Amino acid sequence: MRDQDKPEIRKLPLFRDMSAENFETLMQAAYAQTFPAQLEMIRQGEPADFLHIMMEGTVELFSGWRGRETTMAVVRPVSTFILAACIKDAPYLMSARTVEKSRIIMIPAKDLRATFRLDPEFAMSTITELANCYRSVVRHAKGLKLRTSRERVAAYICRQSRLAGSTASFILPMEKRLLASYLGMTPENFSRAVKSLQTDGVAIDGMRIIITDLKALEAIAGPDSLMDGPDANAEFPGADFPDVQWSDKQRRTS
Amino acid sequence: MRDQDKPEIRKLPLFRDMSAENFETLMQAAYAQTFPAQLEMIRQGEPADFLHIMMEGTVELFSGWRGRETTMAVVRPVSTFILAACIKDAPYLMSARTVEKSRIIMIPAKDLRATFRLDPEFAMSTITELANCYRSVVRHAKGLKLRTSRERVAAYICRQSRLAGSTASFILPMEKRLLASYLGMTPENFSRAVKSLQTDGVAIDGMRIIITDLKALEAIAGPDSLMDGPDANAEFPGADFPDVQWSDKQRRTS
DNA sequence: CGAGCGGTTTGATCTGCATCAACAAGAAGC
DNA sequence: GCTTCTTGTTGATGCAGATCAAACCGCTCG
Repeated sequence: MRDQDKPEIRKLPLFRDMSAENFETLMQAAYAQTFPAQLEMIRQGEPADFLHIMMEGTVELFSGWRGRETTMAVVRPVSTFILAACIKDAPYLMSARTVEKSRIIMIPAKDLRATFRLDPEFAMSTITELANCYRSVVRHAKGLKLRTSRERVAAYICRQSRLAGSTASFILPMEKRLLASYLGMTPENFSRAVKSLQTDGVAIDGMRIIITDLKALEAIAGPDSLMDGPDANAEFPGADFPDVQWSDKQRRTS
Repeated sequence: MRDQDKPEIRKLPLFRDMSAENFETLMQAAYAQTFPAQLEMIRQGEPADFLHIMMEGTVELFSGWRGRETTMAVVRPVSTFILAACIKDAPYLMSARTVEKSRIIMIPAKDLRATFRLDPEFAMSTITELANCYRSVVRHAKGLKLRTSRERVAAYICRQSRLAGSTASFILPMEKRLLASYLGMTPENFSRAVKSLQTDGVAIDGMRIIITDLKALEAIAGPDSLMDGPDANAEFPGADFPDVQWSDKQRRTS
């Protein structure tokens, strides 16, 4: 584990507030590992022994069942993953594989669990982190149940543009097939969805998305802070979408 | 708030381990409320001011967007809901309405947040609770992405039968239209799915489900501890499903 | 440089599920 | 009691999105 890693990790909300001493102890137990691309480093169902911290590279979290599989998330530096499984000392619900060569720091789950018993600040950070994770999955599930695939693509483009600083143009952060699977559709359908959005303010050139008419796109996407985040909070005041109220006759969906 | 409520609440994993003193303080701040049926008590997007504890009745958690809506969960006594929003001091991601007349105890989110700063045991319980919630939604999302609606119905029946003590027959715990929406399909489609399962070991009589051939049903449902729970843990050893390995050619799904 | 290969796109077709409509069966209200 | 409303079921039809197939990239690698 490199010296410059520590300050990076220390900046994460999860580790920011704990005591310097406990942080050091945790880092003592940790070690770094570099994985080549396309390596399945975590297999769902196995016991969760380590909290993983992405330092460099890209990792896909996915799940399989009966020969089908779907990507649940794509993780980028610097962030942690599979916190919940470590806490519960339970089997991983998702598998993980590297998309590209990745450097990852692993903290033994045992030390993790010992530490938030010792350090109340770390316990607090863990609570906040888990609440964020939970809300993030709820949003994802809402999107799957309430939006059509075209709407999900439109909403994704709105969201990414916003994350990139509300720019009209940005580069897709991952392969389209991963994105398609994450959004709950086939690559073919994703491709068609993007193409069909060209009449609604989206242009595409390879991996670059250009929003030509934000109003038109938002009319499709119906961006909603309760599905597309981010959470309104003290840290990012005003970084929120409007919570539109709809009064038309409600009907149950999908 | 009734006297006999306290011991009931105290039994919940979330409140079980905190100090008696802090528990009392928290209960001082709480108050009970009774809602009639079909009352929308929480509207998504509003600030989360109270942790809710179901004492009697049934509550549906649902989400709406653009006039569509879908049920995310159905809550029964004795349990808590919308913990994450309270912690984050963020808007509710879901609405809640009573399905029947319900008695609910409400704890101010402010007191809640103050308490797990005071009580390390309560912080630990909160961590565990949130990890459970998170894993539960991940399971739900996996089911939506990996299974067809017929498979979801089959898996639901397996799961309920297991929860009822692995009995061959049980009563559906909620209206079929709620169940359908929770499982991500229309009532019509749910009805047809159940009917189509009659050739695979399921009989239905009104609200009663009878499993006539468990093996056949499981062949459809493919029950999997990573989707259908419960978590393997020290409390319920061996209460787990087999984690079947599939080696056929994997393909990306929906 | 050309061959091979995985990712992407496009087209044709199929199908699972939603939608629409009609009706039956309870449950609630007058 | 009868009416009215809600839920559940069944049938007919339509459509979103999956599947299958082929062509077209933009790679890497010999």
